Amino acid sequence: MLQLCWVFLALCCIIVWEEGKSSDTQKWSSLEHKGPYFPPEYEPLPDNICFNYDGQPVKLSPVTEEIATFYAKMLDHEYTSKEVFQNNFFCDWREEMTKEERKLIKTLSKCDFSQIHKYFVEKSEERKNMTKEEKQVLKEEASRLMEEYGYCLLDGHREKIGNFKLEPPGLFRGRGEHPKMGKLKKRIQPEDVTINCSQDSKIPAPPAGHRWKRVQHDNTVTWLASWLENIHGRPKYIMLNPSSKLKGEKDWQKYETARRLKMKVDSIRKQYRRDWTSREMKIRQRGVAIYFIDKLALRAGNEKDDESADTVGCCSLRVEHITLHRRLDAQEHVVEFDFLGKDSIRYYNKVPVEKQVFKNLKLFIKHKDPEDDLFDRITTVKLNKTLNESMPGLTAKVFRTFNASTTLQDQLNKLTTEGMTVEEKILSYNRANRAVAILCNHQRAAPKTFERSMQLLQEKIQKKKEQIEEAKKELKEAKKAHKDKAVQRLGEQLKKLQLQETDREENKVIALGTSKLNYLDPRISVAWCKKHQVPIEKIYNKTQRDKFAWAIDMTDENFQF
DNA sequence: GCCCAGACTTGATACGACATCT
DNA sequence: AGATGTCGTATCAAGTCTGGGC
Repeated sequence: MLQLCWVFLALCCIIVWEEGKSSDTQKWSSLEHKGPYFPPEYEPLPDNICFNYDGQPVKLSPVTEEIATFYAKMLDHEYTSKEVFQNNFFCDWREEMTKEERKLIKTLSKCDFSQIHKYFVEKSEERKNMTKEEKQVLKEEASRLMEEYGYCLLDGHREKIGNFKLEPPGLFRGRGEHPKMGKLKKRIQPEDVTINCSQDSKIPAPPAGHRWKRVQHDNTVTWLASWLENIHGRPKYIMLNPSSKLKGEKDWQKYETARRLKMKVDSIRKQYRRDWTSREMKIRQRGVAIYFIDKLALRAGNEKDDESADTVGCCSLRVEHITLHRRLDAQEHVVEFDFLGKDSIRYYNKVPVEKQVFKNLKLFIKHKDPEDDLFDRITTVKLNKTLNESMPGLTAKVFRTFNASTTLQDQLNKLTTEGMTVEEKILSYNRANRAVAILCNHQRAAPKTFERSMQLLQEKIQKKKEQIEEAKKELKEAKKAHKDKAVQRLGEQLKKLQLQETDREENKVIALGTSKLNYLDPRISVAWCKKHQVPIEKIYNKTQRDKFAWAIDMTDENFQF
């Protein structure tokens, strides 16, 4: 039945797609929900917990005190020692103070939050030490909340909401060297929130004594509620969970677009190579940029304002981000990339490129300063317009999806063989996944306990080896069949441990989750599981299976990306 | 063509529950 | 039972891309 649904859906989507944009803009015909859940109000500190200024205890007004607690809670964090963080915090804090408080509290270094800090450390300690029963109560509370606010009714179907809880107030911590770090993220009031639902639905009730900013009935968008966050003034939304039909359809569409690129990519590659020798500089730049996006899976790289961390993507690369090596380590025409990308994650790579690309890059950087744009004649908008002309729906990010999924499929084919055990197959899968994560530069901080846990694993392996030796000796002495079996079993256990060791070592600073969730066509994985008799649960956990339900239902082992 | 707002996807990480070991 | 490690999930920041106004 489910399978039929997806086939039906697929057909509908194709029809819609061929009909053109019109039916594409309507996202639902009915939508009902309870509105967002508001975090609890601030609870003032007990009287014995005091903030001190210049050695003197000061009782703060509730608003001022609340903001003080945000800072106090973060005292252990390295970033409270950063000047930008401190200045932003202190500035915003003072703005919220009463006149008297502002008059008194003039220097952050004279502020002593240590009692407040200690209070919260103890509180979190208490939470950790709760009894099973107390924890159970909290759990039930949470699930009631989930039940009440966590779902909506979309076109008659009960769908899970992704983020039904409003973000609580706190101090903003951007990634990397963010100029706004430490600023106050204000509490969201109902009066800030726009509700989106269908006209004839039960309109969610605002908290008592409050009203919504607005209630609208716009079925061309998918969000249920929105507000402007005060740090950048950008909108934020409450949207559906990835397991929802709406998101699933969109996801499926994304991979279909990537598969259409597969059909087209040869001619696109030919075209951008031709562009490398164009008389027009902007076309050459475009050709090289698309080449980078294709070959290195770089992001498009929109322009950014200076109100955020200085990070770049392809189109926003600056001269200082590349070094050209005519020859490097026995390779010719090597480009060395070194820049901070999304989330201030460093991209470092040395790549041999075609001679013509190398020549062009030399040309692009001629007479420029390090901080000048490498591609000064193009923008992401223009680049995407060109791509769209090559193939409807094609944008820069489709290359990432396409190259990621293609890589997974190729690697799986290469690394899986019939005789493998399930464990070995899973190692192969993880390695294929890893190849993609490396391509997309998905990194993580090495787990804090990595060295230690690695050592522990090695000790276990050593122990297992000794057991095997022991068992073999015994075997020699008493030639018994069951002993033989025991050695064999130990051998299998050893192998399992060794596979685990390899997998973990190779995964030290690589994050597999992002590519699995966002770049790899799940049908590739589903087909692989079916073909090689690997249970799907070994590859996808429950959440992932929910998100990829569409793929699990519609895919057989012969699927080709 | 450019600018900006808005909508939606992609991203690392913090945290807590559960599993496993001592 | 308590310590420790692993995994899943929530969180919320930070990208991409589109469309409308000029």
